[in-house]
Amino acid sequence: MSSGGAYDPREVEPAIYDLWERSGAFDADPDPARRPFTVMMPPPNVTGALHLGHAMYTVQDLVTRYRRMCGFNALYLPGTDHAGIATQAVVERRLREEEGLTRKELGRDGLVARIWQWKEEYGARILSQLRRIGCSSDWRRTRFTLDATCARAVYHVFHRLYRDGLIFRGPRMVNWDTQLQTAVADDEINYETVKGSLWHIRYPIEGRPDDWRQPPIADAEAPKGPDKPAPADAPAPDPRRGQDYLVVATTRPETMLGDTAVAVHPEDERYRHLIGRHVILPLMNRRIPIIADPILVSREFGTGCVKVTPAHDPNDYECGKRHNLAFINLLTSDGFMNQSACGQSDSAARATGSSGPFTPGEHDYRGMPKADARKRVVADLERLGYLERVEPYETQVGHSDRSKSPIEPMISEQWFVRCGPLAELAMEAVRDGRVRFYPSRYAKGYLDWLSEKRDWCISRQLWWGHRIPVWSRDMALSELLAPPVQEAALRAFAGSAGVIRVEEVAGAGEWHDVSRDNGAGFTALREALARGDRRVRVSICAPMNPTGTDCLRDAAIEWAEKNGFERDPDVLDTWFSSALWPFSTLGWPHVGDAPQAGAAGEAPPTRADLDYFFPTSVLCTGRDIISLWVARMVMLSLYFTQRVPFSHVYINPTIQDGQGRRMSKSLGNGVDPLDLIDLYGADALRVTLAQLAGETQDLRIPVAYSCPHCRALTPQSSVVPRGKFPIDVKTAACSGCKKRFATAWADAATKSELGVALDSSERFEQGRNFCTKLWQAATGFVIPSLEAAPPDTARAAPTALEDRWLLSRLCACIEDVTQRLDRYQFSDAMGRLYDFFWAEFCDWYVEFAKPRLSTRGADGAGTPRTDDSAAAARAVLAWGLDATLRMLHPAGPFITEALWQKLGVVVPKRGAPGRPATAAAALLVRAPWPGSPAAAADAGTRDDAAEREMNELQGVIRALRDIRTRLNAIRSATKQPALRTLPAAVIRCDAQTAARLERGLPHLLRLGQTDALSIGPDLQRPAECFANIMTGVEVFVPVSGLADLSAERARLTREREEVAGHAARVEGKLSNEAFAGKAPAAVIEAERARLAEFRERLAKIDDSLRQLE
RNA sequence: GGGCGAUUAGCUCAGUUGGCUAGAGCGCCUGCUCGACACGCAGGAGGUCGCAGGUUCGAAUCCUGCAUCGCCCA
Repeated sequence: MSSGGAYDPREVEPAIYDLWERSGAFDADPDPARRPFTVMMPPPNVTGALHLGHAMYTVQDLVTRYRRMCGFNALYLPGTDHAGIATQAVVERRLREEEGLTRKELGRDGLVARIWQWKEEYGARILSQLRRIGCSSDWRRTRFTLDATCARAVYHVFHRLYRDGLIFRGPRMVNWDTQLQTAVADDEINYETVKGSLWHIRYPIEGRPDDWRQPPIADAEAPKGPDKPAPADAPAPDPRRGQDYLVVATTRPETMLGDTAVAVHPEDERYRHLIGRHVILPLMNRRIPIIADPILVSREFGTGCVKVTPAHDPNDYECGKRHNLAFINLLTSDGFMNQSACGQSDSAARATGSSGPFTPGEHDYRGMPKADARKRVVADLERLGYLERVEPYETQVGHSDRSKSPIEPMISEQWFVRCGPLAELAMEAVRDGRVRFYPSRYAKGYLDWLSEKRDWCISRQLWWGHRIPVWSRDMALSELLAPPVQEAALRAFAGSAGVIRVEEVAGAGEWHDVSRDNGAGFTALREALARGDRRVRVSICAPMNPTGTDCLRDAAIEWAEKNGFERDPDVLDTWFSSALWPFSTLGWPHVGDAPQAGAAGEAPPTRADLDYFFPTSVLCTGRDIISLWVARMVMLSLYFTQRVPFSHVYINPTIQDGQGRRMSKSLGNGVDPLDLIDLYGADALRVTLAQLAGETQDLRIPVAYSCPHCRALTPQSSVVPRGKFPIDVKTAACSGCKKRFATAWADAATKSELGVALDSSERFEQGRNFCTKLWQAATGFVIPSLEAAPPDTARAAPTALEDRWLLSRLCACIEDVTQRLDRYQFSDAMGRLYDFFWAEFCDWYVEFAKPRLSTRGADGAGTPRTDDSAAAARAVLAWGLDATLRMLHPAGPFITEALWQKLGVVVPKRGAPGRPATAAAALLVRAPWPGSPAAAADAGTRDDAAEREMNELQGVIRALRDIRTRLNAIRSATKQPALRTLPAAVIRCDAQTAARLERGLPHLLRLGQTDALSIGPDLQRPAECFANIMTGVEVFVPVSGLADLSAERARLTREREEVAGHAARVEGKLSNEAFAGKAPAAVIEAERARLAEFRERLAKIDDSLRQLE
């Protein structure tokens, strides 16, 4: 029998993937004769390459491959996401660092072109990574969220939502990144503790004297720790405080220029009498009210007075809305003080009729960077006696995750989708089960989030993305309604679904869609004009131009551009395009002409594709984007297609490093899946992940460096201090060979000098070991055995106990694995398959089969046997391997396909033992799943009698092995040579058991490694022996002259105690009247049987112990 | 602050509707280069199931509280 040689994934994987692609095995096209199964790949973003956090794509592929084998026409549609802000930020940073260029210098088109270059590079790299991990995607259908096909859907949806009044524009407090000049999401902000100051500023109360103004009290000597703010009332309160002036404390003094109120708590006795009066804002000479606000103000904190800057603080913003305050924006979009940062002179202020005390002079901060303005404001306040004191203060300052610059809270105009009606649809779909979550607990978060029905901010101040398809222009209402303009507009829009929306500039947010009903909306405006002219903003949004790739080049837009309308500069939130992914990728909405074929000449998706493959079957994704993505897909899909986008949502575990942190490249704990594939092979990666993917929500995978010199693993945690962040250690010493190596963070010179360690984790050894075992068993034993004499399955009746047993266990395995895959319980399915193949097939069946397959000559060479027993064993081996390969294929596609090809050469026609063989599928990727409709007979049936009998036999074999090991341990301790086999053993059991064991005698002798056995009910226990006492069967091995008995005595005594303990506990239970009265009869019966077994064993152990005395 | 989840062997995790003498892989210990496989074979040690109460004949499992950790949403 020839050895199979080691499994080398690097040799096998590329050839196998090529075989699949050439045969079109992944291509899916509509076929009415077959049921579709569709998985849309969650598009990885093109910001960077994939890391292990994305490795759960292997689980999606597992699902797809499983269903494909079950007979479905399975489509796994691949693609990538443009990831607006992340990608633009990365490219901008690189431009700045490598070429010293800013986006302004490059211009919008120039920057977008550079980002496309980046996208081409990383998009291609991601797709090649997906191929390496074995994704069985239909690459012809690869989509990108910014490509023409997706763009058509985006513009169509935008226009429809706009027309339906579900998209609007309005002000909102955002986190403004002054460097990137865009709003960033809350989760894109990192808070850092910054040492700053708390400035206490006095605001004079209107109509009261201001002779209290004085220089501030120096704070340097104040006896307090740097961490703790001073008590609120230190220094001793000035009696005029709260009478002639209020004191507010702030960490951002420059924002006082935008204050429009001072708030106190309504029940605060110190200030209650001031509510409704006014203060005169220093420097600005603005009269602002003192208001009562229990939400904003905490009486205990600080002075109990809070300055309110509604345009530059989220809490103040809410307060401003509650009290109808003015919103004064102080900043330009790039972080400079704007025209509002200029106070009026006190004489001008007096002229408005308000009563002082006023600040002399005019204070102008316009055009200053914010930091300079702060210094000037503080200096001016101090000089003019408004600054009471300054204390050191630590504060949390938000920094943009993208640009690392400080975040400014700011009001800006943004676009929103009104989600209320959409959310209702999406909630209903989950409540009534049309969409089901696996694990089901994730449905709660989804429903909770949707129930808030918050408006979705869809605008981003970026250049990389789908640009908002709205053109706007401000004009006087009278101008719009002048006959020439109005008529021209109506003409331009006649017959189109274009929308003309008119809203008052700085109005309350109401609008009129005047183009609807052939211009009937103009009537309402004319009535409004009758009450007085005003400035309005006119916006138009036209329907998608079906042939365009950008959109909307039609008469309405031409008219608009000729008439001074400008397109909104913002782009849409990336999730807006992602939300359409399940259907935009299939070419929806299919209005008008078909889009052009892509660059590679592939056919664009047709309406038939959509009708067949949509709705999709299952979405596999991470829990962090259930609200950002999953919920929005359901909303928009229901609104636009009236169907749910998918029936199942499988939420995969989040992969973390050994310390429980999410894996990410920027943290330095991201592992490139290609490193793991290089070290262990793609199947090992996939099998391991499948083994780990249960219903748990997190998966810890401790990261290690694989030494480039000796391959030993050095845990990252042994090299990087705990909590170090990010992990950027450049070199480390190998824990094995002690040589130094470079990590991915090292520079090129260091890398080439020391050699680069691949990122790894010992977790993947489990998967690799399983692959090796499979390869070894198949190529080293099963296939060579079959080569010797190919089996004739129809002739090979499985009558031997081990044949019947193995086929029964296979049947159980198929049932369990199938059921668990259907429920997305990958871990359980893999565990079941692992146990079947390794423990049952290899450890037991193969060992049972060996003597049946060949005769050993005197020279040690084997001669193949060809009798019926050998034929049956070969049939079972072939079938067991065949079924294992099919069941393992979704998780480990490469190795199983490679073995399938090898098996096919030797046994091209296969079938269950005892049944006629048929030609096996040419490619495993398309082979039928065992027990699926196309292979229903493959499942076989259970054989309980065989399983019981085999358990008994295995028990005795284990007992013999156990005794042999114990014996040899003692012999080894006393320097005696180990015994290869036991010379003799006695098995005492009842007559029926004895008869069964007699039938298995050859197995008992061989696998029990025993030379002679006597079996029967009336046998005597040998005088000096080791025993293994089971229920119903006693195994004795005479050891006189072989080993000392004292250890055996001690062991038996320990065992006696253990069994006696169990027996006592069960006795106690049974004698408890409450148990006897209330427990179900079956449970009581089982306990009685257990007790009987324990007592029987106890008696036999006692018997043995007596004889050992 | 609200929600979801976790806490079980040295490590990483299983443990379905309560019936358990609590399992697996890795690691550890002992023996084995005996006919594919040392990435292996055979055997073994190792756990007060986070803590405190409660429900129950019976709790790792259900309930309450507490502690610690993670994530999501404010």
